[in-house]
Amino acid sequence: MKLIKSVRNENKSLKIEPDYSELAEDIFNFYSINKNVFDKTENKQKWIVEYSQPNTHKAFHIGHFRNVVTGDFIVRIARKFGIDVVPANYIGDIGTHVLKALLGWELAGKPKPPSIEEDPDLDLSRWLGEYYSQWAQRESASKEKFIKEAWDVKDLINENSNFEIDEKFKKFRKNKFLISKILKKSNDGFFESENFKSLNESAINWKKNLDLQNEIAERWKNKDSELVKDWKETKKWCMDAFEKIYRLLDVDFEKIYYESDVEEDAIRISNKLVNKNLAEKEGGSVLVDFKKEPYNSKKLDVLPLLRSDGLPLYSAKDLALAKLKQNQYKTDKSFYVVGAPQSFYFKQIFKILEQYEELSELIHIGYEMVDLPEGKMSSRSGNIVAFSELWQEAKKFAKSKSNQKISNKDLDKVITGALKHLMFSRDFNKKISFKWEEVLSNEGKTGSYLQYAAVRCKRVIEKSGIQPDLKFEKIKMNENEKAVIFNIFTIQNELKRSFENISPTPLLESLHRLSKAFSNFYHSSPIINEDPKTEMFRVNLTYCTLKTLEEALKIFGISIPSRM
RNA sequence: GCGCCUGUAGCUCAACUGGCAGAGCGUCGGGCUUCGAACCCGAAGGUUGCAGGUUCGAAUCCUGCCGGGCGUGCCA
Repeated sequence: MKLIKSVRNENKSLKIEPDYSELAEDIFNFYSINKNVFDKTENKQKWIVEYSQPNTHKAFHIGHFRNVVTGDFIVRIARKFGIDVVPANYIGDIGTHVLKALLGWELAGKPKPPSIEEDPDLDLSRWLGEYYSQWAQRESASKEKFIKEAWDVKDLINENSNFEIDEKFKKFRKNKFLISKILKKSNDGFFESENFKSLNESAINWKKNLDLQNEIAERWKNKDSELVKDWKETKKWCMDAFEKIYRLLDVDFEKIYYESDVEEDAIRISNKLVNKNLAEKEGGSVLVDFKKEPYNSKKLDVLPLLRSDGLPLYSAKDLALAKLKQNQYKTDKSFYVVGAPQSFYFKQIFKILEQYEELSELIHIGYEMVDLPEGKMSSRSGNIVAFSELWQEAKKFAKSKSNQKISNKDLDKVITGALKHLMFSRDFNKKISFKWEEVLSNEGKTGSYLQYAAVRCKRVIEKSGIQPDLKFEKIKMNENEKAVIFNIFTIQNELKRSFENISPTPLLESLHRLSKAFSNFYHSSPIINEDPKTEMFRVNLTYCTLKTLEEALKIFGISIPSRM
């Protein structure tokens, strides 16, 4: 097969002229035997990809959405290359945030959520997340008030002691330092005086909130039957809400892990690490000091595993989960799709795991955050865009732009295409600053553009009334036809790049180039044509474009509607 | 302080092992009696944060600065 027709020197650079007949024939043949555009390579590897990891009792927001589509992309592209992939989810169903949500919900009188009949678009994770947010705001407001006042009287507390704080210190560290000073002083009645009256009140107020939290934590520890019952019920609400979203997005998990499942193992493993001198006790807590043997890594600093009250932290649970996953699936590679800010944490975790287990290769896929224009999202402050809200707004918009005859199923495909495309439109290590204008846009480099090109392919083929036979007959091609052929041809290489770099960008960009080339061809060269030979060739070419777009978009979890 | 990420057109982003800096949006000008105008064509728009170095050749590699973001022991 010779794909290069000529090479010539033009303007100081090499001009390579491909043999487009050869290329076209190749591409036609490829589709005629009903294969994909892409070689399905043999691969005996087995991977596990952990992603999504939503917390129950909190709203599922656009940050979680970016995570889901990222993980789903890795799963799909790996499968394209013949890898056996286990998509796994890890649900944060316990922890302080859950207790905070339950507390907020209790204080509101344990309201029941509205029924589906009352509100068909109801997102229970968002509904319950409101109670989390209410409580968290109340608690943090009381804390902030206390800290602010503590700073106001800092110099009075200071007296003669050295209160020099490195100005480079992060604020929360300064705060901790200050609070510890205050606690020390408060023991000897130092704060009884008039100067500290207001501070005292704030402290009492804050303490009251902490007591409420401690109380519910105590009930949790003692497995208070009422609380456990409420927990199970509210957890189910959230899981149902997540399931609904996964169905909408067409993502499937082979395995769902729960944090509550690994809690006991986490404690056991932490103690085992202490016995092996891989971790140490400090009071009631257990921590790993990487500065010491056998790690000898000053940079990795310290990682706590158990809290001083003996409860396991996320770190200990991740250690337990890693072992569980390996026992169950014996994979070659294990991916963690978790936000980029956790990359330091995963370095620590992987370092520990290397020390005591024969595990698969561990890979952290970090993706950057989705921020709002006014700053970082925070479910604590309620400053978020919930996924359900995003979906509903996108739906309204898509409906207003669509053909009247569009089915609900097609409408969902258009929305999914638009939203997923937005998440893939930047590489993983780039932040997305969320803007409604960008969601509510269907022009230019959007998911709609790609879908539109494909829908148009479908329609023209239909209209022509011709069955593509994918037999290549030599024909003189115009520049626009050549461009389409070239772009279909190069997509295989872009797919490979996307896979090797685990990055959506190369493939997505190439799909835009193909769609652009097709639109150009479409406008310049009538497909339905009086010359039968030309018509057949163009219909075949259109068919190959459609198939290429269809197969490639599947990797992004985007499908083609029949009309839009 | 230390670590990670980041800086490319007015804005949002591309650029595979170093090889002619490209798209979309926005702006300006054109194109629907013809296969779906969610489209297409054309134009304007660049000292790739700064300064050095390596190289025939640097957005890309090295060094040093500057700006932005995040992380840095009991939240996940």
